[in-house]
Parts: sequence; structure tokens; C-alpha cells
Amino acid sequence: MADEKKLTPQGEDFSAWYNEVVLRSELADHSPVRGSMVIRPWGYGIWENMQRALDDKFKETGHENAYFPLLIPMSFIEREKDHIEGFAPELAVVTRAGGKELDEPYVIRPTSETIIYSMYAKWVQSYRDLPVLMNQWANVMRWELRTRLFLRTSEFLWQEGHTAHATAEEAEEETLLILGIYRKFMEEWIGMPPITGLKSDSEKFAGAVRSYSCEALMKDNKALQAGTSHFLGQNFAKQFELTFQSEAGQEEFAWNTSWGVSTRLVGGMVMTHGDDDGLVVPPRLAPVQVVIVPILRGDDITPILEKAEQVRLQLKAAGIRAKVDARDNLSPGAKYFEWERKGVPFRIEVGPKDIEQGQLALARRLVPVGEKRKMFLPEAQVLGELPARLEAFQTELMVAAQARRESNSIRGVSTVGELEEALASGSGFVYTGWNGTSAVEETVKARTKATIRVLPSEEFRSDKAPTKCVTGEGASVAEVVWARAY
RNA sequence: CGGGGCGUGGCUCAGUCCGGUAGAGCGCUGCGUUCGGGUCGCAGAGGUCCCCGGUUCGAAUCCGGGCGCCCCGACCA
Repeated sequence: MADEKKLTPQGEDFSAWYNEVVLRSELADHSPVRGSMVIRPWGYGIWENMQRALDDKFKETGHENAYFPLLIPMSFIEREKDHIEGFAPELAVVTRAGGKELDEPYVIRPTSETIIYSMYAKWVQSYRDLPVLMNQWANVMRWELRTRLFLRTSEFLWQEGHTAHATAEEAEEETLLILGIYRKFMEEWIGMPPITGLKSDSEKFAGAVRSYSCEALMKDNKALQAGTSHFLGQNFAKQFELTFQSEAGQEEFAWNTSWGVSTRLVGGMVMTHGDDDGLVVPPRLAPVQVVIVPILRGDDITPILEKAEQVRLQLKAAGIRAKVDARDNLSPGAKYFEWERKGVPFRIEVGPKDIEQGQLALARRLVPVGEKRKMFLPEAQVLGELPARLEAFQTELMVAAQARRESNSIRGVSTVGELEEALASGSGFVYTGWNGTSAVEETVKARTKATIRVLPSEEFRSDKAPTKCVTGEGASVAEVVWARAY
């Protein structure tokens, strides 16, 4: 870095910016283990807020949390053919334990379908035992060739929901219910509005019949698969003999779904809202929503510290997460830069002048056009308005992200050449027709590095459905959205 | 797994070409000063120079081998 104090600007090198901001805002750090990161308190606090919100939504819709083991017998993973084909290259395997070679190796879970459905098989006998609606918060391991903090690490944290149903219709409904929950969560909490839709066969989950995805557009116009919900059909039920006796008395295979979001969402948040000054954390996710910086000037700083603490308690009473930064070895300016880099939405300054005049200085992480960075307002007004200001900030992030997504999307692209040009000129999501073959996906990927992110859900489709495939070969069977992806 | 880069105080790095007392900035500790946008001064602590072997009177530096990490691609959440 030329200037150690500043981050590499996004426009100069987005990837460098991302790495620097994650490290220097203390979200995470590289660990001694290749490809594995340490999530530091600031990053983990954001994840905890995500967890809490999602967990509430899962429970509201009837799901319960449970916990299944980290180690999975190798033979389980191998049972579903597509599943093992998809995961084989990235498995970490335990072959030795207790000082002895194991008779059968254990796989460190890359995902838990196999062990969970083997247990469901034990617990489900009758249609009366269905549906089974469980979720687990866990770590999983996939031995990735190339890793990036939060976006792709060998070990990551996630939730994985696994359900079993009596009918395909009910399972499909569950799949879509969760997709909707993910979408709403991403919009309302992360301010990261995804487009939703179906994955093409080549991009779907290993072992699924259908995969639905939330795809968000990052500031560098690359797509991030931010959450997936899979309709598994009876693929796993058949391999693990997950059967039940129906109302009519017949033995039938259950229908499964699985769905997950991971700590990758933290990376998505970074790349959706961050700027050249650092992170911008949406208020609902911010471990600290308001930082209070006392201006420690004058002979007696006690009243200033007391005032700061009093403000904190009042904010706390209003349901706001606030923190006083009373460190006496840093100047106020140094603290401003630090908290701005960490993305705290609002800052309050309290100095002798303010106490005298009954006012507080209020600064916003993102300054609205035409406003000053810092406002001096009556104390009561600041305290009274902060809840609404936090909500407004949250909304503003969402609106800006959605506007950016749409202005970087192009619809009605009808040739591969145009598609290539659109991507080269910095477009994000490109909508075209598709004849449904994987050959087209391969061709386009080879030429543009872009893949089909989704066959968009109805509300995201263009007013006029494309009639021809983008290659010109054959009729379009579905509109698709292309993008380069993380 | 291909290509590139790098391993030297906590961090970022210089020094390596051309062997000769191990350095800078930041950070850290103490004292003082300052504090409303990255205070300033003085004093101080802190190093098996990634590892193993070789050459040499002498290796951070040269030679051989190994390990690790980061970045770019291919594979993937």
C-alpha cells in the first residue's frame, strides 16, 4: 500500500480492496490452517445478528433446531450417485483416530443430507410423523482449491435445513417458502436484494432434482450465490430407506428438501455496501449501531465521560446498540477513521461545548447528498430521532442496492456477441433467451466466463419473453440471467 | 493443479544483485503534551532473518533441497 492508512480504492482493484477491508476492519484474519479463517468479534457479531434473524424466521415457520455429527461414514456419502460425484473432489477424510487406522474412513461433513436422512429413516414410520422440519447451525468443510475470506473458505459456518414430507407438492412448497424467507431476510436485514430463480441442471446441487437460488449483484458487478433451497425429490429417501406408511396404508418414500445460507453472506454485505473508506454495516446487522466518542478536553474530563455513558444508557433504553469509545491514547480523529472503516452507521461526539449547550454532534457513515457530515443538534432531538434515523439508513442501503442492481442489468440481449459486449462493458445481470441445452452454457462460459445464474422467478422476468435462444439456435424455452460469479 | 509473488521485531517492508556489527516506518511500554477529522516530543522494549544441508575465516545475502502463505486462472457455496 502506498499510503498505509488508506485502503486500495475499489475502482483500482476491487479484489485488493475486499481483502484489505476484511482484514483491517477486523472482520476476520487468516489462520495458520490453509484456507481457513478466524472470524473476529466484529465479523462474528454481524454473523450472530444474521443468525438470530434467520433463526426467528425458521422457528416462526415451524422449524426446530437440532444437531448432527461432524463426521459422516464414507459409505453414507457414497450412496447417492450425483451427491458423491459432486463432492468427492473436496472431501477431507479422517482415516486415523485413537492411534489406529479406522475400519471405515469418516468424512468431515461437506453438507449433512446423508447422515440426517439416515436418522430420519429411523424416526419416521407413519405419515403422522411428517413433515419433519429441522435445521442445524454448524460448520462444514469443503477442500477448495482457491479460497477467499468469507466468500470461499475450507471451513465455513452455515445453517442447513432438512425436511421430509409426504408429498412432492408439499416439499416443493417448502422449498419455495424458504427461498422467500431468504430473499426477505437479504432485503430487510442485509439490504442486499437478490434475484431469485431456478438453477440450470449444470449448476444445481449435487443430488437435487431442482435447486432454487438467491443471486445478489456485488459492487463489482459479479454475482454472488447467496442462498440456495433444494427440492431433493426422493433421491436421498430411496438411498436411506426413508419411508413411511401413508394414510391409505401403503409404504412410500418421503420427499425431501434442503436449504442453506452461510458466512458467505458477510462477504456479500461487504461487497454490497462497502466503499473506499471501509465497511458500511446495515444498522440491523451492526454489532454497534452508534459509537459515542467523548472529546476528552479540558482539566476535568469526568463530566464528559459521565455524559457519554449517560447517552449510551439512554440509547440502550431505546433499544439501540451503542458503545462509548473512551480510549485515552487515541485522538478523536483517529477513532473516527477506525469506526468508519468498521462501518458503524452513526457516531455521536460529546465534548465540553456540547455539554454547555445541551447538544450532541451526530455524524453518519454515509452522508446524504446536500447534508453536512456532522450535525450539531439538541441532545433530546438526537436521542429521539436515532431510532428513525437508523431505520432510514437501513432502507436507504436497500434502495441504493436495488437501484444499482437494476441499472446494471440488461434485458433483451439477443446474441452471444451482445452478451459478451455487455459483460465486457461492465454489466451485471444479462437477460437472454435459452434453448435449454448445456452446450449453450459451455459455449457462453468459454467466451465470456459468465454462467447462467438463474432462470428467474416470474416477477423478475422481462415483460416480453425472449423467443429465441441467445445463440440463435432454436427457440427459447426459458429466459435466463447470465453473470460472472464468485 | 498451472502461472506469478513473497517468507527479516506485533504489522508493512528495506537490506539479498556485489557475503563482513540486523534496519526504517507504523504499532507497543513509560513519562510529558495534545485532544471537535489519522497530536507531538523524549526515553525504552522487542529478532532462532521460514526450515534443513552445503560453500566460506565469516551467510538474511551464494548453492542444493524442503515447507508455508498470498495473488491470478481452472473447480466449487
